[in-house]
Amino acid sequence: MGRAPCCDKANVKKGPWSPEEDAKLKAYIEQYGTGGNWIALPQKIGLKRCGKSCRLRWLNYLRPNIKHGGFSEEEDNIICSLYISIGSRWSIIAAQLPGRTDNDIKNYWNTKLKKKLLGRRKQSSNIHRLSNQDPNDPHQPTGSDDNQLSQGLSNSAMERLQLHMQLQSLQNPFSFYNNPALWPKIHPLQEKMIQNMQASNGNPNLLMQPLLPPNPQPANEQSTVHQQDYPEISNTKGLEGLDNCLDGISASDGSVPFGNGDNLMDSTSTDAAVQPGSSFQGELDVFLNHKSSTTGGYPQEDQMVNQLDCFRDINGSKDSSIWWPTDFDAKSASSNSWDSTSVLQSNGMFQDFELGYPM
DNA sequence: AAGCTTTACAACCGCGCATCT
DNA sequence: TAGATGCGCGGTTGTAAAGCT
Repeated sequence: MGRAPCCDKANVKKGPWSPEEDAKLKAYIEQYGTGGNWIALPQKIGLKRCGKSCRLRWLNYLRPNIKHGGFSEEEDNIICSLYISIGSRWSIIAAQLPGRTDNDIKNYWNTKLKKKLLGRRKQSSNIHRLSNQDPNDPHQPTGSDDNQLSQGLSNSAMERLQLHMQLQSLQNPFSFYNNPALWPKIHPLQEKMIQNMQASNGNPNLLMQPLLPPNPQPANEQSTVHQQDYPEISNTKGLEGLDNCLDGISASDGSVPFGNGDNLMDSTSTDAAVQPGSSFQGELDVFLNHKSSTTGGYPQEDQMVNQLDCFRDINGSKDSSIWWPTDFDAKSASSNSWDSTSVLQSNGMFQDFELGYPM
């Protein structure tokens, strides 16, 4: 079953494009355009390529005015701030960076920026942990409830959470993470998972701990999860709420990654997406350029990385996208990658965003 | 110098959504 | 209105180059 392939796979060439193919495709599109039908395009040109492949090649490589590599510090900042705020919506991020493609940004993030921000230790510790996994080891996770809970947690959400917390905890003692009054209500499933993590880890200074608001319930009720109270959250999707939680943090903790929503809404250029001189800009600078003023580094990092490891997806579950306002037309944003008008301002995105996730 | 590992980037794949018929 | 088709997106994979031992 499944969907029919978009082209005849057997008669379609795959792999790197030759200069001749590039020339054919570029010449045709420059002369005739795409004709609004990528699937038919390769046949018209005489290319043994899938239409989708042609489209990708054109959009990511052959299209005029494309910049490759050499991301500026400002671009780094924009990418980071947008990623923290909206996650892996690469097309939207790309729309804020003229000349950049979503694929380029995605690659840049995965290979450089992420490591730059989160540190390299995470990856190595992950590899170490995986390489040491013994399926017969009873002390290692199996198919427990905790794992099932963890399965719903996205890497994207965790990265965003981690990045945001790092930024917040750096220099601002009054930031969200140090102010319980600002903490959002957390879903009991999430709380239970975090408690389990704390219990298994034995470390009260768990990364996630700041997310836990003081629980007013009697002790004997704290671990009781009433699924019916949260009908929208299934077992497998329970942790998507963390995405919402994180987005709520980004949107309304008073120290929004963009400085504040108004800055963005009022911005008329991509430069305004990250206000130079803003506190967030400064925080980003610290991370991007290692300008740590007093600590000379990030002593929390190793601990945070270790703590995060127990969150890592076991089954490669995908990031949820439920946080995004459903009426936001992401496609219309992404399809205009070359429009310098900020998609964020034109769609009132952050207004919707804030309205959708009150605290 | 050889072999191995890591990095960077291009390309592919599957799926959701919008549009068309 | 339902099915078919195409587009666009995000995740993942493949591979050449660079770096390391």
